[in-house]
Formats: sequence, structure tokens, C-alpha cells
Amino acid sequence: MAVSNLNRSNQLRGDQLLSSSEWPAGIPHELISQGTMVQTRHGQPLPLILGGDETIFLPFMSTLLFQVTFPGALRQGITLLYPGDVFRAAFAPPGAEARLVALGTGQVLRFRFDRFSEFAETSVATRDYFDRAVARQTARQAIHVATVGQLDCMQRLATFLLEVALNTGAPASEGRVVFEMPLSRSEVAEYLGLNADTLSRTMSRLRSAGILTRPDRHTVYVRDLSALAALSPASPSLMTLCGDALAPTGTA
Amino acid sequence: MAVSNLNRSNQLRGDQLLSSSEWPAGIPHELISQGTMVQTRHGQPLPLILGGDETIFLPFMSTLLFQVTFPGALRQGITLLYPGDVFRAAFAPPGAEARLVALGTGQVLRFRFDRFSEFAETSVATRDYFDRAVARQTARQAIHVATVGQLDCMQRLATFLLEVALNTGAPASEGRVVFEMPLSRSEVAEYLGLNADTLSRTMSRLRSAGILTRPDRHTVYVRDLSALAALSPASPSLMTLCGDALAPTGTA
DNA sequence: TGTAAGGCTTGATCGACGTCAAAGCGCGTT
DNA sequence: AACGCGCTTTGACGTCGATCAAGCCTTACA
Repeated sequence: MAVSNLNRSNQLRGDQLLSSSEWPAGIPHELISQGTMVQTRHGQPLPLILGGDETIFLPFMSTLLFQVTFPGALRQGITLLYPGDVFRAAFAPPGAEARLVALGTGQVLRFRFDRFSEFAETSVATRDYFDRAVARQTARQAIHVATVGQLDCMQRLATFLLEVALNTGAPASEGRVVFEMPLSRSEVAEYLGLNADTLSRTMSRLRSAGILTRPDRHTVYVRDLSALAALSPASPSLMTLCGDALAPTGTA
Repeated sequence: MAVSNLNRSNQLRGDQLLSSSEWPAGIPHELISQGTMVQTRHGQPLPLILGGDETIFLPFMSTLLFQVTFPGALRQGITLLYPGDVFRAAFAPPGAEARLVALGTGQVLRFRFDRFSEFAETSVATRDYFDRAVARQTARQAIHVATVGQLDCMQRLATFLLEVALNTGAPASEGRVVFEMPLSRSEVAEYLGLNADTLSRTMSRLRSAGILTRPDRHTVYVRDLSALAALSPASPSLMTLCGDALAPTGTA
């Protein structure tokens, strides 16, 4: 088992770190011991190696952000990756700056892609897991394209907040959710294709409407999830895709 | 071999229609006979069946468009699919109207997904083909997100024209390309997240700049591919991804 | 604890793009 | 050939969000 160094982070074989009860649903257990577990800090870039030793990452207990910058243009946040997702370096377009960054302290499983697919040859569960994860991410990506392409500022922000709430939030009480904001204001703006100042204004409107509060800079407390969902045309899609983890009181 | 009826179109077993010299590069030949070949007309919808008998489509000699409409919002063109791509119904987000339409007369290979993956179990080439196609499409999709999220009207249009030119165009002479416009004006607008009137104005500016002409409504003649590429921050990405099929005189 | 740096908020202003309406053009139909 | 329909073009106008700038607040570090 190769254990290489990556930005001085601790690295272990995948099954040495967490008890299996903490593993994200769906990951085949026999796969985990095949990879390298990378400890992440906020903002840590995960190098995307291409070619024969292409890398593949599985966010384990962490959230990742994939960004692309065209030469001479602003940066765009492409997708947020949650535990259970997969990201191979070949997903990054050539000819543009592509960055995969960790958004907090956590763990990411890393493989060489050839090793991963070699193991997948022997494991139906791994192939199924990979195909299902890719399909789910592609569907989320379609929602993101439609969000950026068609929705106005408030709708985009509501969609983003709902996405993060459903994927990482903890229910506080009936119709209320708390979650950590994984992105800075300007990163959210990049993700939504908006200006950071405009975004700040829109967030203020949500606060003064009583839909959410910010106990501190990194925390969002959604006081009325139904009202937030009502602002986003994508809410039915997100609710279905994220498994209705936080059943709302109603969508009206 | 099941041959069902779909919108009265002709259907044949996949290997009965074209000589193998016309097959798109990369598709394993043994896979083709496993599917159903669907004849398409312009605008024909390809039904996306989900669940146990999920469908998967392989555009063969045709181009497809995948669109999503949120309830109460405008339609968004998500991705264009060219020969060699793959589309499984699970790529469509739930809770929103999802449409896959053919953009011209051609052929599409259709499988039941369970049958497809059952065959893939026996064929390394098919698995490789599928994974590579998905990765390439994901990279193109990242370009599309960044295009819609960050670029202005002219840059988006230039990016779209370049994409279609590189994927379907025929070189006319050094630095010149002709291609059929597969989308109507309003479909292009939906794909780029723009207003159709604005798009028309921008296209007029390209015409008066001498970069392209429209011999007829369905045809685009690019008179200066380098100038078009210079307008799009995504041109290095598209050129690399589409295999430099039309080597330009220069990118400046 | 003081200080500096960077991120966030908010106001004023401007411009690109969306909206609406009218006219032009191609195309199929009778 | 005349007619009518649908798509496209073009102009006038309004608006949403980008930009610029000032002030505030948090965080890091000496």
C-alpha cells in the first residue's frame, strides 16, 4: 500500500481511520482499503493528475468544490462534491485552469484511476457504486446549469442554500435547519455566476424577510425551510435528489 | 432481439443499418448489435424511461439536445450530444421536466440500461468506452457551466458556434468552416441562457464583422475561424476536447 | 492588546441585456 | 400567384445586477 506525501497532510490506508459505521452510505467496504485516505484542511487543493496515473477522489467526510477558470475570464464554481460522490481528473476540461479544493477539515479517499478501475473489474458493487454516483452528480449538474442559466439572483441563492442545507444540514426543529456555510461569499458568487456585492444584498433581503439568520459568519440558521424552498424553482428536484433528508412542513 | 415501436420510426438491430466504416470511433462493434437502432427526425423526442427498465441512448449518426425546465421557469438547454456520447435516463434530474430531442435525421442506438450493463460485464471495451464518454461529456459540461455563468453575450455565442463547428463542421478552406445549425434561434438562446432577441442582435454583429455569413437559415459559413475562436475564452478547451478536427491557422 | 489586512455590507451610479412591439422574410397551402 | 403563418430581425425602452467606493467587522499576528 503506497502512502505518499501530499502537502504534509496525514495519510493512512482508507480503512484505518474511521469505524465502518461512519462510512458514507453506498461505498463498498472492500473498496475503501484500496485507496489512500487524505486529511484535508479548508482551502487545501487536491492536485488533479492526468494521463497514465490519473487520480480519482472520493470525498469521505468532507465537501469539495470544483472550479474552472478560463484564461482572461472570472472563475466559475462548477460543482460541489459531498460524501458518496466521485471525481476523476478526466472530468476537468483541458485548456483551462481546473481546481479541486477541500472545503473543511475532513477526509478524502484518493486512488490512482488505473488501480481503481482494476479493482472495479473484480467488484460489481464498486462498478455499480461508481455508475450510480456519476449519474446522480450529472443530474445535479444539470440542475446547476439550469440554475445559472435561467434563474434570477434571489432564485439562484435560494437554490444554493437549499442544496447545501439538504446535503449537509442538521434539522433544528420542524422546518428549521442549521448548516455550516462551506464557501466564502465570493466563492458562492463564483458558484452562482453572480457578483459578490449583489449576492450580499440578496442575502440581506433573506435575513430581513426572516427566512434565515447568521449566528456567526460560518453558520446559517434557516428559520423557514418551506419559504426558502418556495423561492427556488429547483426545490422539487433537489428534494428528490437529496433524499428528502430534511422533510419540510410543506412546500408552499 | 426486441424491436418495439417508437413514434412510428423505423427500428432495426444496431448492426443492420450502416457499414462498419461509418460507425463513430470508439464504439465497440460487439456492443452495437445488442441495441435497437432508432431512426430520428428533427425535433423527435426520445422518451426517458426511469426505474427498472431505464433507457440509455447512444447518438450514432445524429446530434441530440438535452433540455430541463423547472416548474415556473424558462427552459434550459443542458448539453448537446454528438456521435460517440452516451446518455442514460438517470442523468436527468427528477422533479423537473426533462427532454431529450433529436436535432436532425439520423440514427440513435437505444438500450435498456440493465441489458447494457449486463453486456458491459462481459466486455472491457464497452466499460472503457462508457467511462471515457462520460468523462468527456462531464468535461464539456463544465465548460458549459463556466460559459453560462461567466461570459457575456458575445463570448457565449462564440463559444457555442465554436463547439458546433468543431463537432459537426466540415472545413471549407484554410480557416473556414461550414456547418448546419442544429438548433433554432430560440433553442440556442435557451442553451446559452440568453434572450432570443439579444442573441439575434449579437449574431448580426458577427455577420457585420465579416466573421460569418448565413447562406441560408440552416447553414453557417464561418469565414474566419481564428477570429471566432479569439472571441471565446473557452476556445483552448474546446479545441483540445474536440480533437482539433479543424486545425485553425492560428488562435490570435 | 494594538494594529494591519482582508472579507463583508451598503449606497450610488451605469450599462448590458431583457421585454415589448412592429416590420421583414421565407415557406407551405389553396 | 396570392395568402397566411411562423420565425427572425430590429428599434425603443426599462430594469436587474455589475461596478465602484466607503465604511465596518472579523481575524491573525505581533
